[in-house]
Amino acid sequence: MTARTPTDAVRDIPEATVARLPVYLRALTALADQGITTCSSEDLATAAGVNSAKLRKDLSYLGSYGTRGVGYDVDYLRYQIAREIGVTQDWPVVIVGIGNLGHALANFSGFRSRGFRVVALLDADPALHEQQVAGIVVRPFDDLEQIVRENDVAIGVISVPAFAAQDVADRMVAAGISSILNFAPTVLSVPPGVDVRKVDLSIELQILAYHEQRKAHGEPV
Amino acid sequence: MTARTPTDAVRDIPEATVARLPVYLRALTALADQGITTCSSEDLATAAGVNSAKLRKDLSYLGSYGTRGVGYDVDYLRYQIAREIGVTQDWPVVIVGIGNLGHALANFSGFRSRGFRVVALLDADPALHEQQVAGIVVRPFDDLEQIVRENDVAIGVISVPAFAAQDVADRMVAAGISSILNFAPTVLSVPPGVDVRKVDLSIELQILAYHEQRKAHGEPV
DNA sequence: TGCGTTTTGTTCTCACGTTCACAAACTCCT
DNA sequence: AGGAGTTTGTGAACGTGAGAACAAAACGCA
Repeated sequence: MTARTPTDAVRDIPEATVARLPVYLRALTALADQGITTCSSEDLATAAGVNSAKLRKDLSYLGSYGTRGVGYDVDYLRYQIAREIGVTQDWPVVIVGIGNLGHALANFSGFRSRGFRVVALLDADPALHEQQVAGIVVRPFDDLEQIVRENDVAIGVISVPAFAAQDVADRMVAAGISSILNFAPTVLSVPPGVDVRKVDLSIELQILAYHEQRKAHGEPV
Repeated sequence: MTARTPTDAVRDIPEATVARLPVYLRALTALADQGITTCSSEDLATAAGVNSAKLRKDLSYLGSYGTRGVGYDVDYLRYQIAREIGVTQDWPVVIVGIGNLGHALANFSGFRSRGFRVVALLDADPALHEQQVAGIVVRPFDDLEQIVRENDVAIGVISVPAFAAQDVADRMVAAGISSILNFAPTVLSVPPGVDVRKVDLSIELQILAYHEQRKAHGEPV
């Protein structure tokens, strides 16, 4: 991931910072909703649940958008972060696998409000086709290629059972999708250049269980 | 309870390792299902999607459960990891907020099979009470304290809208819950000693969007 | 038994991430 | 205008994590 144009100084933002930018974005939106127009790094850090030094360092990777002695303009900073993340326009998204979880995802209002637009719901089960979920008609999985082509879809969401996930991922990649959010509890293998992020409920619970066990077993509070 | 015996030298396992142990556990289960009884660190690392040096280092924090020149006994290692995580018995879990996502969580079979048992579904909306979801009757949120007490619940799942999440968390903590898995898109503040992990769909998508934008903008593949 | 092969467990080094601490830069007040 | 008070942006120190590399330990075979 090197070799850029000389003019485009491509600050490469650390991955840990990238993962926090959406949190800052949401915190800024919350502040704006409260009518707050200016905030200090301390205020924003509190709202985002991080420490203020980290926040300032994170923001410094984007540029110098604050004013010393004053703080940050909420709307301006919000726009700058949104631009950096790339959510100033909507990204088209397809969801494959309309089971319980797929239903929930399709109905999730946060997509629309945060820069994403569900352009299609796909499922291999013919019993679901023509049904409406969240106001969108479920279509056959085989329509994937066409939908990706017509809507220029780059991001796919997988909410199928584990055994089917790799096949779906392969088809997505072949169709031109290059970012995948995977809810299936399995390791996906994809070619280089394709990003996969996974969300795994039982892993999160197991991590909690580990710490819980330690609490119970270790010192008595 | 008791302090640890001097021999039990309280290995504190790095957080990064803890987060991977469940992945290894699942990979081992997959291998066992294929009838494989022994595997090398290379095999397991491939199945888990990590590099073998990292895997061996992770396992070394637990103890020395492999055999040089041979590899790991799948069942034995699986048991050791399960024991370390604390999922050799079931953890009782309550889910609060039975909307679309709560439905999906209640029906998620991975809970049961990975060391967790949903003991109650709670919702503040009376319209849902007495309804069955995934074979469990939805009960009023006010039953929380009683349920936690009677079932010795330590882990709670929050799948309510963002505006209600902090209240639910406060009530959970007051009831004695000390680990929370939060699906609401908001920062929870909890007293020290309480663990919170969050799962946030739009944040994951925004991280993908950031990288996607870079791909499109940077080199032409 | 002893040698060669395999594979683990661990050490060492480097990269990444977090936090501290402070100079620079801005506002406000006299 | 100048000094006091704020708050940002960043350099430097520290801690954690990742990967390469290798010694130690097991096995198999002559």
